[in-house]
Amino acid sequence: MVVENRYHRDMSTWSSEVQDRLRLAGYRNGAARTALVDLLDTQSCCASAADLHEAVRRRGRNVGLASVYRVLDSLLESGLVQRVDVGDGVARYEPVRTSGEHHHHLVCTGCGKVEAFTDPSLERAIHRVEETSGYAVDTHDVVLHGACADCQPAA
Amino acid sequence: MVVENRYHRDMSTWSSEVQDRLRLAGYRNGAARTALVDLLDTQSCCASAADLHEAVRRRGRNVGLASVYRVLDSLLESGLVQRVDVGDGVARYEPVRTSGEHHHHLVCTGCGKVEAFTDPSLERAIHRVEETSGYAVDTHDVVLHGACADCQPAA
DNA sequence: ATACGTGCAAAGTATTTGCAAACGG
DNA sequence: CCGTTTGCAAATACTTTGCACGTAT
Repeated sequence: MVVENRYHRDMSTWSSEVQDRLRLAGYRNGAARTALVDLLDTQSCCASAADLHEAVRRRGRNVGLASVYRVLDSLLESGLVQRVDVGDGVARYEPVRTSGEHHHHLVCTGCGKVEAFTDPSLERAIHRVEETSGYAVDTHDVVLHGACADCQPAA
Repeated sequence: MVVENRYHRDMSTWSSEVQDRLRLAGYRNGAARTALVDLLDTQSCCASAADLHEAVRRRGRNVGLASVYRVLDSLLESGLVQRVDVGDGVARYEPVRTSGEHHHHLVCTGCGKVEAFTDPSLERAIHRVEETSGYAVDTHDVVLHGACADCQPAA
């Protein structure tokens, strides 16, 4: 029942990989970061710092908003999370999973909803650009803006 | 020599199209907007509100920063400019040209430089996604993050 | 003439930083 | 133990809004 209190670490999860990599990089695993990384691992799509702060506190951890930003910063620098900007002036963040799902974003210009989509052929096209860009590209993001089905004027 | 003082309006430019469309939409063409739209038309890639403000003042127009934001807002709502977020918390804007060049962005994680690139095959892949998305997509943006040639560790 | 557009200054939000206390290794 | 991490509060940075005045139509 007390699912949230499990402390055993499953080595196959993103969160455990993150903690290990940061420890090796000389960081210490404090409470705020542990709580936040665990939370991020359950997050399917991008979330703002405020969202994450609220969610982690709802789980009973007394984490400051500043720590959320600081932890996200470290993760960002180590390439473990990715920042996603959908155009509303609020930064969102999501885990970068080396193996596993990789998606992009559709943003509704009407209601502001953010949805994920995947497309292998788009991914291949981006990969080709990355190869010829002269940059050592480590992340990319595609954002499509438009009216979702509910927000489109009835045809 | 005094290239910047030309006032004649070339009907084929983006700036004249914008002024016309906004006038038809019931807006008045005030000084700030005229100055800003003229400036934007010379801009090859995205620029922040502060950049645009500084540039327009350098051209001798006494435009307030608030007006820059207000004008950009109207243009955004009419789909005449596009907002580009490269991940540094500063919103950038660039003209949307119905016919003509359409590009995407490479951002250097080292020096922060923003470069444009174009790729027809990427564009086609995005277009296919747009068709099947269920959204009425009106803009899209691709941002690649990585180290530029100068910022890569020497091989 | 009259409502819309504009500049300036003040306010609002998201994010960052300073600091003393808590804590990991 | 000692230096990193943390929570809180204060500071900053970007963007928005209120208001009086100018100006396009």
